[in-house]
Amino acid sequence: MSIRLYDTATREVRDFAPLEEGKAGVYVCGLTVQSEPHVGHVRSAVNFDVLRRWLTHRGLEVSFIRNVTDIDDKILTKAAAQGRPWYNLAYDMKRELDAAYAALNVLPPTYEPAATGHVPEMLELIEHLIAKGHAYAAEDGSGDVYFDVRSWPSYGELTHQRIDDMEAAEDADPRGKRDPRDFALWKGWKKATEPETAAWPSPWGPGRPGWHIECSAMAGKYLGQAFDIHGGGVDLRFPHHENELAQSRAAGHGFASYWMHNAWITTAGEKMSKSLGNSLLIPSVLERFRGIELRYYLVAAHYRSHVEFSFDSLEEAATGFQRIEAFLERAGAVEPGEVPDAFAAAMDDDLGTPAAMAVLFDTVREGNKATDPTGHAAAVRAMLAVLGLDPADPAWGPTGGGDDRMSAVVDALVSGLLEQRATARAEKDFATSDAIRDRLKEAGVEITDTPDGQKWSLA
RNA sequence: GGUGGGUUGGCCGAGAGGCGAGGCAACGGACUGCAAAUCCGUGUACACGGGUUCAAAUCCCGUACCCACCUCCA
Repeated sequence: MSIRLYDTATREVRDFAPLEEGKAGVYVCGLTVQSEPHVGHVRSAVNFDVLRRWLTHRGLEVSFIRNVTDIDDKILTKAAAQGRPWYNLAYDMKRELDAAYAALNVLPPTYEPAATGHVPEMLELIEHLIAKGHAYAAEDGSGDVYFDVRSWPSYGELTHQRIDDMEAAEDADPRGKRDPRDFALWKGWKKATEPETAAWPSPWGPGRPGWHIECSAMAGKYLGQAFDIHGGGVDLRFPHHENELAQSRAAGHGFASYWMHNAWITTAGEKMSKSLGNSLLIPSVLERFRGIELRYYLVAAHYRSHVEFSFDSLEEAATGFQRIEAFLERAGAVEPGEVPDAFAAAMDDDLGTPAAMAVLFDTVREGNKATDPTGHAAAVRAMLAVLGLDPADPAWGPTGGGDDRMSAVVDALVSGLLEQRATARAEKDFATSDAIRDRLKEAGVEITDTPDGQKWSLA
């Protein structure tokens, strides 16, 4: 009956025991807002949205924090290349991201802190680390501050690596680092190349935060020094999460009890960040598929499984989902009921959405057989709701592909033709009957004959 | 060099010692004037080679190939 989750740190599925009974604190690394969101970015958000909804369904009061990194090297570089202020690029991309989340019914987090809004908290943490002997200001006058990995013996514990086995960072010249693996907590302002707006005052001179420190500072601020779950994409395990863990623990914080990482979604066997064109950007995908179909596609695979994206599989998934929708339409308006035990058991087992989906489809089949499908429909809606896939959720916007006035007009026009067709059929004049059906089909209206008479829908 | 993951039927995608997850597609049947939808039925898949076991896709050893991370990354 308890929820079990795979923890990257211990490499095993274990019972989820919250620090505080009945509550769960979850911190998920959001995005660096430097470019338009693609399918891969959104997978992470959807996966953790499902986690959040399931924890909530299980009666936990979830505090869900997802940050936004709105200042970093890439943002500065790209903005400069585009000839616009970095904060304008970051803000624009942030709005694109919000739109993508909304289109996929990703619930807004409890709070979404941005790095630039938490510089004081970061400075405080950095000073604390210096005071404890785990960080130092570079001696080359750059204004950088580094975390001293050699001062923290358990460095590498999250990803089970030993410092001496790691390749040294090649990116940066050693600058003022004591060890090449030391990472930046604070980056001194480079007057020559960086705008003044990208620098904040600090005890070491103007500069900006290093990447990792923001999460330690913000998680601490909103969830406390120790919290339950920290999530993100697999690529973040190292260095990002390893460094967060090191600096937080070195500062004396308990930090996260569980670490969860979602797997990649690739195209043509390649990581999306190296991506090919922009066909996988969310707005572009949404021109071909509805948000609910894309979400279904993402939820149907286990979050820790690598997914090879293709429009063919998305198409296939959409067809499968439409089967569920068609069942609900036939069943009529039903309030969500209880989730079947088998479904709950699947979800409890490290968010086993594939097995949960199997239960969902089994219920649909049973419902299609039943003379009164109400109970099955109620269960189906409950399962869909917890996966964020309930078609009746107002978050998906108006359904039916048009406003009410328009559909009333179409209905009036179509019913006239349907009456003619009914007459033809009654007289066994199937040539006329089929001609009417074909003509409507060309116009995009699909006719089906049911025991209750003819029904029409937009194709 | 270090660390982790993968290879399952035509396709997608679960499972982690015994009983064929589920979806898509295909084929046959029921229903239908014909369709659509729906239901019923049809598949001896687990990279390769050894081994352990009464029993292996699942455990062990070895091999091949693929992927990710090692300080920009969801």
